[in-house]
Amino acid sequence: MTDDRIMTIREMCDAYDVTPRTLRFYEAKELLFPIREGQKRLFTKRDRARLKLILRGKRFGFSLEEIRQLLDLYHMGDQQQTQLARTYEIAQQRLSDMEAQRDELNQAIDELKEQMRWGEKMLASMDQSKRAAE
Amino acid sequence: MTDDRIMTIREMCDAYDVTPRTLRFYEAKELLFPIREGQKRLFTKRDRARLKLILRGKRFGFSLEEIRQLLDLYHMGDQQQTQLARTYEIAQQRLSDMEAQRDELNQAIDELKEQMRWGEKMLASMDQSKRAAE
DNA sequence: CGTCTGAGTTACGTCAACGTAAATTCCCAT
DNA sequence: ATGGGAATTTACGTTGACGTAACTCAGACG
Repeated sequence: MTDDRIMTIREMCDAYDVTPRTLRFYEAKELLFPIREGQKRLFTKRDRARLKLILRGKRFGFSLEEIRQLLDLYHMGDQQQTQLARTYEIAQQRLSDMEAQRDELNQAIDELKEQMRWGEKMLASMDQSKRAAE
Repeated sequence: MTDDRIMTIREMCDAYDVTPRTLRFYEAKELLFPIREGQKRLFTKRDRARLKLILRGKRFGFSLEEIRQLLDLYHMGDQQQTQLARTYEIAQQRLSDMEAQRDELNQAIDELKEQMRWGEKMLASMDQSKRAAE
């Protein structure tokens, strides 16, 4: 399977459009755990899966620390149930935050649309005046 | 009307749960324009309206600069139509950004919910094992 | 009149998420 | 052996959105 190929840092950068600095930074922050073959880093399928989630998380405005927590939930195997329950709580909290944000966002979108219709009419009437003046 | 009352910086801070530093910072960034009576700042209904929008914008992850642009659209009265059209464009761009973000957010919420159901089942089975062990 | 409080100005500090530059180090082909 | 091209480490720089400390100044109050 070409699926669990191992990738160099360059390949990763090209594939996910990030810089080497970013990948090393994520490793330092314990978001990724590439294999260290001598000096070089080698990224596995696991790292690629995590990176995808990191990048998506970022698009939602999560901090790297928050993302790390969620990643722990995703990849929790046979940990203590206490920790798992805690992290589960965190995820629930985040979920309701996200839903609240989505609702507010929807409302704001509607309001902004209203405002823009207002702008449209203004532009139209100004165009009229302009034609009349010529 | 108690609506267009004028408020001191302290009253504003209490009412909107921000620090004086924040309000002065927003003034410096031209997001607010309190009246300067001698030394003191006095905040009008207009400032309060703007502040509400600023705070909401922040919850969506807009930068203060982006918020300033939107505020300009909201409070645009009789400006040149060129500027207005430009700002209108910006607002449209932002709108589609927001909608894309909302869609992605919805998708992530669904996926996270899935993942959490997974976590629920794990917790349940672990609870079973625990009972059996006692 | 002294002082205490609240507001203001100035300017340096902070935190996140990297960017960027400098100085190795490693491998490979000439 | 040697020069070239990656990758690495170290460490200082950057941007946004304020925090925080130091000092000043204007009223209010006993």
